[in-house]
Amino acid sequence: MSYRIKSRIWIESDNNVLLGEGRVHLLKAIQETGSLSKAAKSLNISYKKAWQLLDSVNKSAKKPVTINNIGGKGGGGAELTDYGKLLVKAFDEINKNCWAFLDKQLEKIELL
Amino acid sequence: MSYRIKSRIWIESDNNVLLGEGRVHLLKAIQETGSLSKAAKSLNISYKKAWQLLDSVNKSAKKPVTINNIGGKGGGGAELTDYGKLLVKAFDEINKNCWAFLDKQLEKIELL
DNA sequence: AATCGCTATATTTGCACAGACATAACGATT
DNA sequence: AATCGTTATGTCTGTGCAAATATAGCGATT
Repeated sequence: MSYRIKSRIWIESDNNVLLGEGRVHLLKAIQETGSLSKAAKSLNISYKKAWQLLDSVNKSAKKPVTINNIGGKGGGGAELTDYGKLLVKAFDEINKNCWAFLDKQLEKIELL
Repeated sequence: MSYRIKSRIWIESDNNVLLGEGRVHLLKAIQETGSLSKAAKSLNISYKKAWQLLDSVNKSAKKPVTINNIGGKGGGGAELTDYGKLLVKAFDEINKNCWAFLDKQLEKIELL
């Protein structure tokens, strides 16, 4: 029949969004490039948008997700904390599990 | 800790959205009021938006989801087909299951 | 102290999308 | 054939949000 169930999940903390797919993409890009500006370029989003997202992430999280260095050698940079890495990993895992779960639920529709 | 996982699911058919939360709300309102225009009013959305949504639903579905009567006694009206009612019920069920599933997954984050 | 590339933030500009508005078409009822 | 309350569409407007632009601040390195 070819119906498909799609989903989008996100984690909130006090009604603020902590993590969603876009934010996770950004965090991964920071991990790969070592800087927020390079991460923004690699995702084709403006630096400003990337900064706003990251700022929101760090303000919503219980512990810091990234460490941002201003100035200094190379001008600075950003990197994930251990907590940030764990959060990203957990989000990916939960997201995949959710997809698998919903695929199973499809049969309830296909036999209508 | 009080992180929460939220989700939004929708059903697609050939890359077209068939059902999401908003569309299901609209279908339920049609079922209750017997007309698209009354349903739109009860949801505080414009008639046009409601019509576009419903049109998209019926174009995406494999079988008709509503029967729309133009003209005639009372000017016409709209009502759900049996297939439409089943779809709405299945969507609600899957959505609830998804919430429950994600609540269970929360523990993976809480112990970080 | 001058440079560099980054983070941090305000201000302005543009555009997509939602909403308001207008109108046609329809068919049972009178 | 006139009326009525719908469904069915097109058009126009404006506004909120995203993107572009501009600029300040930072600190290691030279």
